[in-house]
Amino acid sequence: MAGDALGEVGARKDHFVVLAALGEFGPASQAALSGRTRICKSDLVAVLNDLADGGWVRRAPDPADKRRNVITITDSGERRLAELDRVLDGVNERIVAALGHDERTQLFALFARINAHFDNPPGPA
Amino acid sequence: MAGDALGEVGARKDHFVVLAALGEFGPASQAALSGRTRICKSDLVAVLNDLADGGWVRRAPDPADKRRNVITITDSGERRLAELDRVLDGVNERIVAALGHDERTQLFALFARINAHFDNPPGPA
DNA sequence: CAGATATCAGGTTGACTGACATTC
DNA sequence: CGAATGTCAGTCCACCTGATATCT
Repeated sequence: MAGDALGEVGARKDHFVVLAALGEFGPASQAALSGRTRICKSDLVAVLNDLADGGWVRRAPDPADKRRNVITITDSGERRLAELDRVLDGVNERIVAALGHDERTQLFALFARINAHFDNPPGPA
Repeated sequence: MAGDALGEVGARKDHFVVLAALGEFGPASQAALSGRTRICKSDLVAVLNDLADGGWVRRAPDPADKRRNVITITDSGERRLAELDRVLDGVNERIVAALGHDERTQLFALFARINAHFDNPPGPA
């Protein structure tokens, strides 16, 4: 569903995830990005190839550590991120279309509770 | 997530779907099963091979129409279905573990509203 | 004949694993 | 040396498509 909508503008889920991580936390090595996004480093290579081809990120060797690349979001990438954000907002709107404002608030609050329970380990074991 | 839990007992998502459809609606041809489960007929062949190998369904030629097979769930299949049901209940429990009884009821009610809005076409277009 | 049925072969995507050369 | 980094190759599942032989 969300994947389809992103596909219509030539993007994939991981493109959004990576751009969002770069927008929020700033430049990073591929290994750091892999940790932040939970995209495995092998797949990240292909995603960054796509994003670099589109001009949405810059991949530069790290002068301080020749093993690393430094990935930076470009201005064009910021605009792309905003575009994908709009697309996903549209999908979200279609999903919760049946619900009123208060119900949407309820739903997201329940999701937040569930999510926190997974991020935190109060006892999912 | 649910797929992982089923995988641990050697099952796949479609195994459960097919067994559940047979348990609820009774024996059916493969074409009918394909319609009920929304599993395309090509994939259904492989799924039924698995289920027949496990002794969970019986595949018998339909005497009334030689093109058809009649798929029937076996006693062993009923037990397998109950097992997979327990596995999925466990997954569900882990997901909503953060929520109390009333909140779970709320959540499922909201899901039902959203779902009905997609089954019905009051205006998803 | 047209249409339905079951089967087989293939193709695509997303998520993962392992091997590898380079650098620290 | 061991460890980390980025790259490449290949596996597996879910989902989909098309071709084909058989039968109504």
